[in-house]
Amino acid sequence: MSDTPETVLVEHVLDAISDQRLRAGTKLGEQALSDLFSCNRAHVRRALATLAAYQVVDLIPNRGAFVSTPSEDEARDVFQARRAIEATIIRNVVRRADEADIASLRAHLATEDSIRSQNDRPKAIRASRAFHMLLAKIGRNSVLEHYLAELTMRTSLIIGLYGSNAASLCSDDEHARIVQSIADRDEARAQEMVDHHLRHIEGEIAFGEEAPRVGPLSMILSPDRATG
Amino acid sequence: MSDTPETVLVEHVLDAISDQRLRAGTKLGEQALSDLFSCNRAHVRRALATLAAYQVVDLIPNRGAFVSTPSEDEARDVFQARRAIEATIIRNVVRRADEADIASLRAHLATEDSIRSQNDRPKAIRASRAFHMLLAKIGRNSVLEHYLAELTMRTSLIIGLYGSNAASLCSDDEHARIVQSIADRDEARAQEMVDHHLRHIEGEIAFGEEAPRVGPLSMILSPDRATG
DNA sequence: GTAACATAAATTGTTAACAATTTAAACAGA
DNA sequence: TCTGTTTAAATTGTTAACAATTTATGTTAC
Repeated sequence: MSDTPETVLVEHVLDAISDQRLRAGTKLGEQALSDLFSCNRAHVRRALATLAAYQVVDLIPNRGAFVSTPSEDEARDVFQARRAIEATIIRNVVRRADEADIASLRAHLATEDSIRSQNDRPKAIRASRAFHMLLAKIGRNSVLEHYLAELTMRTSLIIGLYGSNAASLCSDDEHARIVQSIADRDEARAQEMVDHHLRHIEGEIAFGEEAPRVGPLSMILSPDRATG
Repeated sequence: MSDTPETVLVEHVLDAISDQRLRAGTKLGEQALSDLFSCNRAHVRRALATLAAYQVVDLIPNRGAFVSTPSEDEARDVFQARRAIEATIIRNVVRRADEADIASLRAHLATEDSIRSQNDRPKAIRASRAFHMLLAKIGRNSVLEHYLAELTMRTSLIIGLYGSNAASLCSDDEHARIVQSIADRDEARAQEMVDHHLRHIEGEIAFGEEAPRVGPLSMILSPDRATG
């Protein structure tokens, strides 16, 4: 892909959101961002417009840009949309995945397993999301893949806002069962597993809780961080 | 909603695309747009970034912005995504629609009927799209509603590119049957009707055909046009 | 000590000028 | 007439300066 300042900025912010380093409500000041990414404010403003279109940033006139804070209703809509989209994705996967795809899924399960033993929460969150995005990729529908990318980021915001500490991580167990039903080419079961998995995640969210605020932008968004 | 120059510009371009006044491949020059909407180029660039994020505009570095030209593969992905999303939407509608909602659907059918007799193709296209968006609204899931808005616009581009002249309009007949099954609270039938309807539209597309080019931007995008 | 107000700082919004690149046009040579 | 080159025009990209608004600070009155 291209490598414009806008793209770099957008990708970094999206990564930070999906890793839950950037939390809902955080202000994204223009000066701060243009300093961090050593570009001018015009670039920043364009990038923020893009992020706003992705619905992970709210643009408030004369006030600036803020990481969006999903309401409870919005959160439920996001999860229902995920179920709708991932149901079709998993159907595509069962029908289209070849042996190499299934191998990559198993490899990913192993990675998740090893990460789980490290107790590195941000890393675990990233790997969990990556599993769902890997499914989307194997499903080979670029439109659904793009929407799922957006929805998983919004899910990260939601879990960061309302999620209980213990919960809010995909259990490797459920991921493994999903992969097994793909390998078995059991479409109905795979769909049911994914649906159950998503409802499980949603069920663990405790609406009403509060979210701790977070450190300065420079700690969260340093551009020299690996893009993973 | 807010009334910034960016918003106005985005809305007008989206309307023009969904009405098929703006066709795939049309160049959206910065000067032309800033003249048309009497704003400066900074506004135009921000608006174009938003439209690019909506995936209805391609931004090519140093070349400018163009209405995006969906490939055949992309078109199939768009239709599959629509089936996935509208399946859930129609389920929501059957479960959540009250009498007023059903009345508004019947009213819309009447409007479509009267428009059909006028032989005004752009008007018919707009009304057809409005039916699907009305369903999305009644379904009361703002995330799915937003995605359907994007997908129906991309559908307009696809039909404008590949659609045969005769076809490519939702038949009122199918819309009427959908409304009837909603009124009957027949979830399975409603879902089947919507799925069939979307496959019908997709089936009438003739990939391989070419699209005629189109007149100047000023004719297509005059900002004083009603937004209705 | 608190509330309301005035002032200063910081941030966002707007505009214009200039540089770099691409596109179109003019032109010369074969 | 066609091809390739050079020149000019138009378009996009970049930057900085300034205006308007919001936020923070400090002061005064009660």
